[in-house]
Amino acid sequence: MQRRSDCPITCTLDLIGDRWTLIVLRDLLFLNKSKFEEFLASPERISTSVLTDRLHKLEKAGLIEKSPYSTHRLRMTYSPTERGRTLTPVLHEIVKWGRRNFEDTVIFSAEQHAYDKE
Amino acid sequence: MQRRSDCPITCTLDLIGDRWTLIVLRDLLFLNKSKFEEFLASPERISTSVLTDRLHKLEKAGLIEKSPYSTHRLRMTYSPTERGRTLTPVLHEIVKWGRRNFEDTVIFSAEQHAYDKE
DNA sequence: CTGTATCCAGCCGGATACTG
DNA sequence: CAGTATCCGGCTGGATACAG
Repeated sequence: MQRRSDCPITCTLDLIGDRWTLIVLRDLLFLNKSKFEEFLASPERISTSVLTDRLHKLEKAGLIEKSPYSTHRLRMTYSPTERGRTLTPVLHEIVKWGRRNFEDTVIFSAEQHAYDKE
Repeated sequence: MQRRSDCPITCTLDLIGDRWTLIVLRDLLFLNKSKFEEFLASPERISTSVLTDRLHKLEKAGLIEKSPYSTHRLRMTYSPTERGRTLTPVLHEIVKWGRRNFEDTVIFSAEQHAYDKE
């Protein structure tokens, strides 16, 4: 897709401004997930086709990279690149905002998330 | 739309995670725009129907409010609410990230933007 | 398990006409 | 000018089947 303008916000949104991409990045950066099945298991229930698509786009954008973790099977682990990790502050601000604005109804799971560490 | 999960990131994305909402908020928070025509004039060329829709959604979410600025005509000015202003840090992180990652191709206009101040 | 491919309904959004 | 309404093509994304 060609860029809509030269604004840094717009360019960023063209890359990660949809309903699923940042959720995958959350799983990678905060929940330390790395396998296809782990992303599928998140409560948002991303579909396999959307997950495949987003992993490809993120890899193409240089935000994640994949590497095989099994020698005799085609199994990949996905991990954020250095560049991908620089999105952490963005995600962190979103977490902070979300907690403030949805605190009345949000119930967090008991497990400790990486984004709890401040 | 019902919420996909109780994650603060997901809830926030359900509210502002699309290709247009944050651009409208950028215009409101950083470029001090307030009138329908001013939003339309942004380089991304948002369509009138999408703009109408996003203004409604933002108002319904309590992030902006509108007030008439002409007595004998139906003309509204839109301004961020206190709650809407709390999205500034999120937007600011996105600006910072976008500048770092698109610096090679991005050309900024000569005018001074509010998000330049840091 | 780790994905890919296909099908298809529904929504998004662009264009445009229209109202006050 | 300040929006709203309508039309409609195309993309998103869910379900499912399939492949290695």
